[in-house]
Amino acid sequence: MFCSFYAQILVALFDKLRRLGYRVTVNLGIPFLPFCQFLTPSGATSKLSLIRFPILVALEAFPALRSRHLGLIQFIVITLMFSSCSLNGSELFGRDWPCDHDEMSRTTNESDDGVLSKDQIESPLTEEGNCNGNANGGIILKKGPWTSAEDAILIEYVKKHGEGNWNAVQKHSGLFRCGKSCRLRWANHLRPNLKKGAFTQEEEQLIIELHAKMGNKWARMAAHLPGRTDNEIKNYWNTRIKRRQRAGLPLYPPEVSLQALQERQRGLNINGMDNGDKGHHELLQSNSCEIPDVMFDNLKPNPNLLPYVPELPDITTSTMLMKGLGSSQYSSYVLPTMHRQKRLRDSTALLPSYNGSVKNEYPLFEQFQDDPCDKVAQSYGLSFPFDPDATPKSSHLFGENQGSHALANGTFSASKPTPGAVKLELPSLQYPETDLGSWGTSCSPSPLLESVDTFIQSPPTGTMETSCPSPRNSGLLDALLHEAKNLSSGKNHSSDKSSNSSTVTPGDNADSSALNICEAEWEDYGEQLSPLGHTATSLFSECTPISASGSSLDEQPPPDTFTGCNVKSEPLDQSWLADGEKQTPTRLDATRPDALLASDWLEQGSSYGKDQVVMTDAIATLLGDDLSNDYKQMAGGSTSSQGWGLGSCAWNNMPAVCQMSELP
DNA sequence: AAGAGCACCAACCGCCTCCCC
DNA sequence: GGGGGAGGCGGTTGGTGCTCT
Repeated sequence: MFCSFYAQILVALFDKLRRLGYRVTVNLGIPFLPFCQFLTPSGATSKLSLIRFPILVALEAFPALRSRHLGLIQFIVITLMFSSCSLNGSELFGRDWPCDHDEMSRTTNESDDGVLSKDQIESPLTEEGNCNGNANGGIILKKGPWTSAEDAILIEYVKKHGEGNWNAVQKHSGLFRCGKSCRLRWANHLRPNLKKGAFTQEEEQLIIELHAKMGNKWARMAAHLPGRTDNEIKNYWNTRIKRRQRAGLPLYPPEVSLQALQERQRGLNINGMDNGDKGHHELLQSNSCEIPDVMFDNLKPNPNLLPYVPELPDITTSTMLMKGLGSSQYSSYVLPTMHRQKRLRDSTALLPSYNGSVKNEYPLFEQFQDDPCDKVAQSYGLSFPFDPDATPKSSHLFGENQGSHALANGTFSASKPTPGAVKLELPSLQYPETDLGSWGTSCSPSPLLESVDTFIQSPPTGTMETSCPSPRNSGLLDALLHEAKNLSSGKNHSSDKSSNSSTVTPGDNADSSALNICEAEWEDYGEQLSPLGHTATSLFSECTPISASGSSLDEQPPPDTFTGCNVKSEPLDQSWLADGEKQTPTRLDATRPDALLASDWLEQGSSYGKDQVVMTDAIATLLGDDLSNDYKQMAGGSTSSQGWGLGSCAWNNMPAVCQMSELP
């Protein structure tokens, strides 16, 4: 599939080059190698033939191949822009050049980095342009993780222009990101008043209460949590849901449930408007959000889980559901928790998606399937007549799954919550608060962005581990274990008794952790952030190919150069190497694309024979299954008869990859 | 040691609302 | 009034690292 895509790109590119007088020799056996075969019109030494262009293209084609995201044209263009080639993009691509060259040069000089050269090359590029399509006249916008250099650009832009008008960021800053992506990045990670780190116990308690009142109104909840983002809260909640459901616990502590019910009742008494800013829609949310806490056993009140149900005799499960209370919010208690594996498994069917995943994973919430089912059904034009007796309906809708199916899948036992599966929360790896004000006043040396990134992705844990074993375990979630145990024991001993709710220890006010200490430490780290303090080295280090796993370089360990190149060392997948090559640190890593292009390998034809097998296997691996066989055949059969093998004279002309470090 | 499963997080996508013309 | 752009929001997905078996 991607071969044809490559072919189209190559044909277009080569056509351009030919028109410019370049001689291009194509070897379709290796899609990215043809770029290394350019000869200038003069036959030798135009600036284009000074290698950077082809070598970079070839080099960066590897990760592109691996990722199967082929923004090849663009990173060719960008590579040209940043490689001091006299042949600029306009010569190749005319007015369709994605960005003004002068402006790009200015951006490059200002930030002294290879933001675009690397970012665009390294990461997958969209084929469609911006977030929702190509709305920028053919400009291919980048997706994927943000780099620190991009962050710096965005911060600079916001400093100058303020928030808003996000679509202009790309136009004025050279950042190839859509406005939405910029806004999201700023809102969730870059704005100065963000509070990073684990939620405090108070915050967790507040989230629970807010969710009981608002439902999945993350943004509104975030408004009550200064420094927290809706995304953060949403992720937290979804995690919490999974954890509690896994533990067989209600979503809310009983007192929160009671409070929400009481508030809702008050709201109902006030013309259905409980708060000034809450209208009809809000009221529905308020209703719906309490439902998950109302846990029934076969649609009967479970006194263990819902001690307050008798207070709402008028709100039965069926009526609540059939009245469409919280059509969206309601279902979202279940939907977000549908696990990915289940999603995939069930994605092919309409209703079965609920039958399988929800039923199996969240048996305690099966009474709520009516609503999601309705939602889905409605969305597909289905409807169900009102049935005051929800049980038959539920059985009808899900009956084939409620019993045998769920058990048959063997993934969950509805009758047996698994408190043993409760796990304490892991430390959050969120990076510390970014404070614009602190950047300029930091007393500590500004770390390289690279190191900042490393820290961001993998913050130092030594201190954290000693003083804060579980930063996010702030008592609320600690109590899960106790709740689960209590609940489990309570069910074991008196599952059918109308026992009091005290057996379900709320626990949300239980013992706290050293979270606050941890937060202070995080903030200390935050003082070191200096997004504008990047250096050419740090930024260039981002201009290296990604690992075979496709992970961001930001997440790589500290730079470990080899042979003087600004190339980070990456975990070596020794499966790519022949046995004899393993555990030989002095050798180049043949699995790395840059190593494949390294001078010692490419300039010395004599070494080719010995390493041919290794090289061939490595490239075949890089090419993937689609091409590996073809490539192996080609490589194996062409070395002696053709000049396009890895040891060909064309490759001999290639410079060392290390020349990348000479990029401006 | 290796792989599967899982948790967590960042980011994307699609839909919606608001606002301007 | 309505069309379109910008931004907001909620749901979803992909990647990575950890844990368990």
